[in-house]
Amino acid sequence: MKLSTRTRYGIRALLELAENYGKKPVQLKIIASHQGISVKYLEQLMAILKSAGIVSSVRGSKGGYILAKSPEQIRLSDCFNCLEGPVITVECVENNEYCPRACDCIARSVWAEVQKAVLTVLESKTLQSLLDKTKHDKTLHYQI
Amino acid sequence: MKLSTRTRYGIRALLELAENYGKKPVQLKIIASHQGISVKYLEQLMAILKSAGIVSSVRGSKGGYILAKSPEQIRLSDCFNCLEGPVITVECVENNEYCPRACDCIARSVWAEVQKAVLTVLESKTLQSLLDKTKHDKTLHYQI
DNA sequence: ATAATATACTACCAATGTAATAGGAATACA
DNA sequence: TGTATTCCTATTACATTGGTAGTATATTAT
Repeated sequence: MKLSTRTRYGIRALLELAENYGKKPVQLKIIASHQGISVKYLEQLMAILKSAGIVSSVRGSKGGYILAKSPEQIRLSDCFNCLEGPVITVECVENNEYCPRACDCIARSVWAEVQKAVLTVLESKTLQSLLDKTKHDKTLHYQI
Repeated sequence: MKLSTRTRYGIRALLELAENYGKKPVQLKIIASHQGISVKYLEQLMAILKSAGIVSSVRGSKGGYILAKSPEQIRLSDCFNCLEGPVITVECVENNEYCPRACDCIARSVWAEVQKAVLTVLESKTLQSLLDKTKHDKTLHYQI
């Protein structure tokens, strides 16, 4: 259970867009240089985020990407969901194979509980709340 | 973030062994027939669990598998860890690429929080506590 | 108009992981 | 000795990941 680069790069790209929310579109070459990955690969990630309605794009010269909603409105769970896929799918429900001890249901209840724990964390955070945390941490750091 | 069959089958096999703890070894053909998967594939899962010290085996005729410890001593986090692998690894720490806004650290703190939430659920459960839950649920069901 | 810039779209590729299947060797019991 | 069972090692098919590459299309600047 390990995060794909899609999710890690994607979230970090979104944080950069969040920092520039309300300003001019941010170009992928900027983000790509900050993160040390290729523009081409970022394009694919942004295509995913765009079709999910999280970002929108401006084509042509001076174009780039912007958040489609304000950073307060974008929950991490939404980003995670479209980049990494749905949080843990338990398919053991579908197949009605014989299980004499109902161990299926018990195991399934555990996975459901894990899934909920993950979603609770991700749903409690927005891009804005992460930015605020950054600022707060920086302030703390300067004080020390 | 979806569970592999390794983990799902493995946990269910372990629950069967837990039910038979203190009795005779359980043969893979029994478990395999209950779960509708091949003995050969189960062998591989059990090899993983054996090298992790969770089960032990009895070779030859009338042999089979037993838990290496009592069901109270086997936490789900241990089983998950060796079947599915470590819960979420965040590698963004290793590469010290330039990140002007420290977004790495913020993103990383989220993944760390998610990881802890998952581990908290899995560490709180043992094979025995799952069995107890089964029994309790069955009782409830019979009462209704 | 034309050149430059940027996203959009499509295809392709190598490496890895998943979910098995298969064959035979070793061991224990009867 | 024969049978049952785990043990060990390959092999396979398939999907996913993490990219690279080329071209088309839209927008701005000159």
